Amino acid sequence: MTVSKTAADPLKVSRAVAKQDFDASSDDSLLHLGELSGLLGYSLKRAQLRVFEDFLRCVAPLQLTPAQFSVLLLLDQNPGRNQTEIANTLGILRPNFVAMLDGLESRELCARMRSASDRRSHILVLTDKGRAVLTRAKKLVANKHEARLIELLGPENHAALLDMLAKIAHEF
Amino acid sequence: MTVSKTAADPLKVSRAVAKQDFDASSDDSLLHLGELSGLLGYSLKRAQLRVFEDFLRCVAPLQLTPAQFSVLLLLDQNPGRNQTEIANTLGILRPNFVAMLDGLESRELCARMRSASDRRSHILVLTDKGRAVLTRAKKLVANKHEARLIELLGPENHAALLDMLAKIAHEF
DNA sequence: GATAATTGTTATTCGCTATATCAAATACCG
DNA sequence: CGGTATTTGATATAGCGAATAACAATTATC
Repeated sequence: MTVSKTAADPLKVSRAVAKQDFDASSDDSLLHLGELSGLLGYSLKRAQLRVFEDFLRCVAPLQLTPAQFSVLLLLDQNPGRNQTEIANTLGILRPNFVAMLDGLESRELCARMRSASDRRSHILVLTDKGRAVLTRAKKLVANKHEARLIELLGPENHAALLDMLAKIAHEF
Repeated sequence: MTVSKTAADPLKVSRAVAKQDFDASSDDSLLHLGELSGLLGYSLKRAQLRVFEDFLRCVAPLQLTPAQFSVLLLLDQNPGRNQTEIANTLGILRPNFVAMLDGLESRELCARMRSASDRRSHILVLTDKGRAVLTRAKKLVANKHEARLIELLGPENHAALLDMLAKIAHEF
């Protein structure tokens, strides 16, 4: 955690109404979003859809969804964990995680191993193929996907955006 | 546009590794998110879910979802529009917008009126009740919902966040 | 050793999204 | 004018993500 317990951390971004309204009294152009553009939830959802869309395009050669990519990433960094732990961390409900793992396992990207200490749980492990795919995916994501976002926002703004989103997710 | 042409506007948040290593060889604590916390899409989705969750809570007395609220808002600011125009603006597919309007219309929050100039289209209008509900909803959203977000992030950061999200949604 | 709790799983439901298709109405164009 | 294409609202349908209940096997608790 520790996204920032401090109170004032400005981030001087050019505020400026910019492309507010345009007087579309009766043309077929875009409608007035009005107060909708000030609704954080609305902008969040719109931006999230765009980012996921681009993610899918960039990583299309590997046929990985954002959720699948996040699972592989988490397995790589947390070896020896079981399904419940991984699912909980990602906010996925255990029942829904089963089919997801089935998909990854059928493609031999990961495997379930019965734990010796607790024969109820399945220890999740990345296969060699899974590690290879993850490596390629990380490169695609970093070079094609995140790079464009950083270029669009600027590195400092991009970092500030990440911090604010984490803060919302954890402290709101 | 113009989220920031300036170079350095840090936002001094503990960008450092922070809670990186903890040796979680086998405790039930949180797992290492690792590079996942640097994935904008992941943070976006997490934050969006939290914001929507809070929105629903704040506006629960009026029984409005974020999508329904956005429709009412848009109808109020764009009178005389038909279903296709409203749906397109919100990124809702026309077929899916039908059931949504049915719900709002059955609650007498809005109404469909056949257009005189084009008898195919339905002009959407807010009812008096719809306007009243919208007014109350706006107050709840502003005072209970957005106010907390602004307090959490700070007004400048909140504004900067909105700008960046809009930029992603429109220019990415 | 009996009861409670946990793990993975199945089944099912709900909501949102996406596509194809349709009838009615309008636009287009020779 | 008349015939074709387009548009609008609507229906049906499929798919996916999320959510809950329930179950067998295993482990924890007392």
